[in-house]
Amino acid sequence: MPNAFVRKLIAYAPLGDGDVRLLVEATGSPRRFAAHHDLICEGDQPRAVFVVLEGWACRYKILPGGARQITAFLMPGDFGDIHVGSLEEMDHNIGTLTDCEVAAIPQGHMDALIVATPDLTRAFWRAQLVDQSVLRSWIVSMGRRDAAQRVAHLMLEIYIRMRNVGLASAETCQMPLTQVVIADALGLTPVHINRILRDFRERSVMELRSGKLTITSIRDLVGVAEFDDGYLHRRIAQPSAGTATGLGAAG
Amino acid sequence: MPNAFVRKLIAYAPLGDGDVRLLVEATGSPRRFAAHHDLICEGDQPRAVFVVLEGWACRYKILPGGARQITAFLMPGDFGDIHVGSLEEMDHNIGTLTDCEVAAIPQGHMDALIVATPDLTRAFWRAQLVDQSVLRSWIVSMGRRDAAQRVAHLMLEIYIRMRNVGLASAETCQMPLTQVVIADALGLTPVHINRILRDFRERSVMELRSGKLTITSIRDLVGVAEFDDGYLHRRIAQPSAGTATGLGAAG
DNA sequence: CGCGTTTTTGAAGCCCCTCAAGTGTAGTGG
DNA sequence: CCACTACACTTGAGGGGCTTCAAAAACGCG
Repeated sequence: MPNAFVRKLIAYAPLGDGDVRLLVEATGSPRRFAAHHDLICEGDQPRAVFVVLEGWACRYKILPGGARQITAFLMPGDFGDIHVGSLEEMDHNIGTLTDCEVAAIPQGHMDALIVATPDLTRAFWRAQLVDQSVLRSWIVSMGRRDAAQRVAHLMLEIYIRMRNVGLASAETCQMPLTQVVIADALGLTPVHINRILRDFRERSVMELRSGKLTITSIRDLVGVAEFDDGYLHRRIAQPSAGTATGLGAAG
Repeated sequence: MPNAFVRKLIAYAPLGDGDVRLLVEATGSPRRFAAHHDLICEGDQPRAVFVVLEGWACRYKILPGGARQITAFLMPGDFGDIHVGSLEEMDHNIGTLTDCEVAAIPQGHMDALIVATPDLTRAFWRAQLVDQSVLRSWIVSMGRRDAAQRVAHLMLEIYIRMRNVGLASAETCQMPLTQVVIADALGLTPVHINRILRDFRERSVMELRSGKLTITSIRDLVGVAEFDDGYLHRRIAQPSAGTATGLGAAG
C-alpha cells in the first residue's frame, strides 16, 4: 500500500507506476517529530516542501496578545506550498499537532517533480487549487456561519479528507484534535466548543471521544453545517446525487 | 505606462521588455463590464483566467440563507487562479464591484505564459503565494481580531495593494467599496461597519468618503490593526525598519 | 426635482466570551 | 497499588460585542 502522499495525489489524477515511484523516492527519508514541534517558523527561509506522511500538523499564526489562529490542518498526505522556495521568508508557522512522520522535499527536487509528467503536473495543480478552495471555505465559515455550523462543517471537511486518503471508515475516523485546537482553528473559545460538542452528543449528531470522531447522523450533521450550500445557488442545477459528501474539497 | 497587470508582476520579479510585451499581448483584447456583473459563477466550467485591468471585482459565495461572504478583492492588476482550467467547475463566483475592464486569458495561453521565461515564472509563482498569504491573513482577521481591527487591517491591505500598482498617493487611494461590501468581506453587518468608520473618523484615524480612502494617521491605523503582529513572534528578530507597511502582502 | 441607493443613528437582544472552579484521565514514580 | 502531576474536559454565572429591527437623513444621478 502506497503512502498517504501517493494516495492523495492519485485522487487528483491517475498516476502510473513510474509517477508513483518518483513520489515514493521523493519522500524516501522521512523524519519523526514529536507533537507540538515547529517544523518551520515565521521569518525562516523555506528551503524544502514539507510532506506529512503520518500524524497531523497545522499552519498557524500567533498574534501580539498571544492568541493563536490556525489557518490549515495538514493531515496525512498533505504538503506545503509547492513553490514556497520562491519566498524569502515564511509569513506563518507550521507545527505538528501529534507525533508525525514528515518528509522534506528540497525545492529544486520539487520543481522537477511537478513537471516530471503531465499527470503529476495536473495532480499537483489540482491539489493546490483544492487547498485554496479550503482556505476560502474557512473564510466563509468564519464570516457567515455560527459556532455550531462551523464545528459541523469542519468535522465534515476533516472526515472527507481522511476518507480521501483511505483513513476513514463508514462513520468514524481518527481525529486527534483537542478542543483548544478546534477553537483556535474556528476562531472560538474552547469553552464554547465544549458546549457545542455536548449539544451534538446529546442530540446524537456526532461525538468526539478519545481522539476519534464518530458521526452518529451524517444527515443531521450535513444539515447543521449547510454543507451542500454551494450547489443551491448555481445558475445551472446539477441533478447528480451524493456530490455533497463526495467532493475532494469541503464545500 | 504599462497596465496594472504588468505593474503588479514587475513588483514580484524584474521583467524585461520581451516579458512585458508578452503580458501586454495576452491582455490585448479586454472587455468592459458594468458594476455588479458576474464574470463567472459557481458551477461554471472555467476556460480562461480573468485579469482585472481597471476597476474592482471580488470572489464571493452565497449561502442558503442568502448571506454573502466575499473571500477576496480583485483590484487592478489582480487575476484569478493561473491553473483554474484544471478544475471541472468553479466553487465560487467572481463578480465586478464597479465598472471594470477585464481581460480573459485562455488557459492554454496562460500555461504557455507562465513558463515563457524564468522571470515570468517566478513572478506568477510569487503572486500566487502572496494571494494565499492574503487568504490566510483574512482567516486570522476573522478568527482573532475584533471589528475595529478587521476594518483597520483591511484598509491597510487595500491601501498597500493599491500603492503596489501605483494607484495610491501618500495618504489616499480610491476605495469604491460600499459599507455593505466591506461588511460582506469582514463577516460583519453594515450597521456595525458604519459605527466603526464613524469612530475612526471622529478619532482622526481614517476616513472613507465618496469612494476615497484617506488615512489621517497611519500610525494609529497600524496600531489598531496590530498590522505588524507577525514580526513580534519570530524566533529571530529582524531589526529592519519600515517593513510593516512595505510588504507585498498584507500582514 | 425625484427616486433609488447608501449612510446614519437608536434601542433591544442574543451569541459567544470571560472568569472561575471543578471533574475526569493518562502517565510517572514511589 | 496508590499518590502525584499535568493536561484536557466540563459546567455555571455574568458581561460585552455585535446583531437585528426600524426609520430617518444624505447622497448621487437622470
